[in-house]
Amino acid sequence: MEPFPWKMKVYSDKSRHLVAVDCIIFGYDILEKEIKLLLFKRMFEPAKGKWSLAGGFVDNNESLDAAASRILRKLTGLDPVYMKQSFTYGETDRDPGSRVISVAYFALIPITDIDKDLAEENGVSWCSLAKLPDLIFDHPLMVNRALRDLQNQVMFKPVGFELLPDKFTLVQLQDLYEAIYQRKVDKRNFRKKILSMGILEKLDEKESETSKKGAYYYKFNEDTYKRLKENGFYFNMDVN
Amino acid sequence: MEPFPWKMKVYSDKSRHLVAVDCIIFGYDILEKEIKLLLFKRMFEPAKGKWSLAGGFVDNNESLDAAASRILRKLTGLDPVYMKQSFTYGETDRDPGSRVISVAYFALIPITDIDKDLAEENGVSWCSLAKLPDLIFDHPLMVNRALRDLQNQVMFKPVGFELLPDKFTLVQLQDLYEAIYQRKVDKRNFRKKILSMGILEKLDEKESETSKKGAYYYKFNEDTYKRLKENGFYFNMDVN
DNA sequence: AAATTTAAATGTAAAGAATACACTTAAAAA
DNA sequence: TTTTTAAGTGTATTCTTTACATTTAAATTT
Repeated sequence: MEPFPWKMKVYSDKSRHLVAVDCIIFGYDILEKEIKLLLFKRMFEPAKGKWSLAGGFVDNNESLDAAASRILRKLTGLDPVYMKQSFTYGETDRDPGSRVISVAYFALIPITDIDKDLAEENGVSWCSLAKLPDLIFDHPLMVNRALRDLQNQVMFKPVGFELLPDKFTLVQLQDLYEAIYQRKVDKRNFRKKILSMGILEKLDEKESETSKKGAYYYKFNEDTYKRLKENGFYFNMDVN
Repeated sequence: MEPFPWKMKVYSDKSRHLVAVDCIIFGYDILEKEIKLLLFKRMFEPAKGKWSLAGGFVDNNESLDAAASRILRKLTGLDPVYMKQSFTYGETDRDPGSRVISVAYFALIPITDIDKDLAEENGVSWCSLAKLPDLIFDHPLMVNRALRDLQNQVMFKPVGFELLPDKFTLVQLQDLYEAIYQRKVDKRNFRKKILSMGILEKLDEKESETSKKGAYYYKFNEDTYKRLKENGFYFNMDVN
């Protein structure tokens, strides 16, 4: 027997909607010191051939988070990345093809991580935030809000590390923050602040590509961070 | 001729979903000094007769914001209130009746504003946050997140005033903050901080119900706030 | 092998913000 | 007139943020 006798009946007169997930995928180009966005060329109408965010429709037996992961995986080959819901866009005319409600997610991945073959096959490419092409629909809105989300996130949570390789120099970390905040920060104050938290581990190894002296590599110590957090510590990189 | 020939066809194989809006409606009880939530008894299956948030389905030609406004209006008789999208809940099994994706909104209204007849007719009542009844589905999750949203909002935006009458005393304002933050704050530091912003206007009138001496009424000066904001001022009530 | 070049690394003083804290005042009621 | 009650007020201390310039390490050049 059907466990919910009213099932299918009770909601039957209500409108049903196409629900999409669009992913604002941020990457950090460590050489060009720029935040980039993973965009791709739409391969179907409407707006076929135009640049858009990575998106797709939510299936019947799939949560929103699962749909976002699936879409990201399909386009980048990546699985467990940093991903958070951003905002849901529901204007009736936002997609000229049909009424589509879209849940935006923002994701952080190191640029090096992306599968090049998959990227090519999907018409995917990294575009620097500074000079984005025209995006379809309300995708520019989505990008703006997600960038704000990102700025808030890196200020109060240690998620910037998701955009860097496992080991990184303090210079690289600062460059990342400057790219996200879109302003310069003071070197000594930045270092004082991040190091005083005690969540970075200095390695016995130097990065020697970009300077003669070489800069020490550090890595983020997640365990230490978790322990501190349990004791009431709050991450804060609101630095000048 | 149909302006979009691919319309209706291109997305035709995609799942369609019921999309709901649930409203976490906060009110402030100035006498009991408590944040309250507007709840109501479901009048249909599933979970008929159980307590739930104010909710409803999104219609075909209606944006999410419009749906949220409509639902609020229907249940409270109120029109232009402070209302913001909170989060979208999309677990496949979150509503046992059917797969429903729900966009949560949180709203702030002064308790006095609500239309009593409408409230009665809809089975609506204010419940203190401290002792909420069991709520259906994932509504407890929604409340938790919305409360966090509210705490963040009042800290960095002058929205607490939405929960108070036009004129209020500093004691009342502080009580409100304490109710939202769920902790005591220092009286002198609180006053110093809020008054130093210069966005409150002292009236020549006292509230004389609650004390012999009487406390001066103030009102929030929105114009001044807007002017200050344009000049780079940031509201901040992160007080001890 | 000495001098030069380049970017990494480092500390301190001053200003501003957050905190802790207790008595006085106004007005009604006794 | 005294008592009661809640409103209103200021300062010193600590902590945080900011501003700012020189030294150091290592490779490259002379």
